[in-house]
Amino acid sequence: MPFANTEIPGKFQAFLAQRGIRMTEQRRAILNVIETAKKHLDAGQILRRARKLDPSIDRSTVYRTLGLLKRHGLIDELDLMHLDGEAHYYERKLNRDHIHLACLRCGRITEFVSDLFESLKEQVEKECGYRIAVARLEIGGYCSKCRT
Amino acid sequence: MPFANTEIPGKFQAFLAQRGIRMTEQRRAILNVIETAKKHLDAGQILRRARKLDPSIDRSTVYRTLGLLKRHGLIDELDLMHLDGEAHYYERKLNRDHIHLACLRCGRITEFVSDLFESLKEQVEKECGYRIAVARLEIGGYCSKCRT
DNA sequence: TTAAGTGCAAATATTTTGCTGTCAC
DNA sequence: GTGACAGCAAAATATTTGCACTTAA
Repeated sequence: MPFANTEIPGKFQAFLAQRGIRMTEQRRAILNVIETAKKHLDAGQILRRARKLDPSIDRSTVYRTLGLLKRHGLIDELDLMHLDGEAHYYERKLNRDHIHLACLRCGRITEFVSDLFESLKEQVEKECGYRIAVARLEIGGYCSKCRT
Repeated sequence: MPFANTEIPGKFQAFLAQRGIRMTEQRRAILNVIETAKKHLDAGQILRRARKLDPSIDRSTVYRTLGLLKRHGLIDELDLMHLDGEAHYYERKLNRDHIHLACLRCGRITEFVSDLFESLKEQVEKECGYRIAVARLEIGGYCSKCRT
């Protein structure tokens, strides 16, 4: 079940308001797009969808808003093994980190949650003396339907 | 000990020759740069270093060669959390996958090998039915010197 | 009111491609 | 000799920035 939504819609707005960050028509549209997305979107796709809500939105506003959300840890940035160009993909940061699996043949993206991943992060924090802010595990391979 | 070199220099050449891929002056220079690199290099840095060995080398030759090496699984492509621009970084693929830790404050890159990472990959292969070709775990955080 | 945010246009950065000539095998 | 590869220039793609105008708080 990818993108299992266990969060309250509008959470971003509340979070940003709390930090005294201004809410604009444009940001509302962009947040809406990201919060309701059923798949990973790149900046161009976010722009196109946000424009359906507010046609005046500019590309640079999308990038500036993505930067804002990234800085506040509300979204994660993914590459998805660059299956399709060099763009980045964005998703709401959920409570639990998950692994992204990209099938190199069919392009399907699968998400996977694992306790082992959590243990690995703990090990890194302990043994490397790191405080982890963001952990991104992306795997390229062949899914059960595509592997030979 | 990052980049512990357990491989024979010139391995790339042998590997490519075996597959009937032509060896040119330019490729030799690029391979040399990558094989002897002590840190992660992006395409521009590889170009600059390769030009010291063969000044005529073009940027596109570097990209085409990187593509070739990637397709043959000789190098890995990294983002290193995009600490510095959007370029990709390259490194020789070693026998053992390792995790890349990027300090968000000082920019230092640390490498870490973990059995837990290997177990996690096995779990993914088993439970997701994937055959993994490449696994990239990149962590952004604060190293022991930088964390508050 | 006013600092933060926006659109617009132009710049930057990175990577890819078409074409023609060259070279490894 | 010939097909793979190279350089060159131009395009494509992705993202950032300067600036003047607008707007949320």
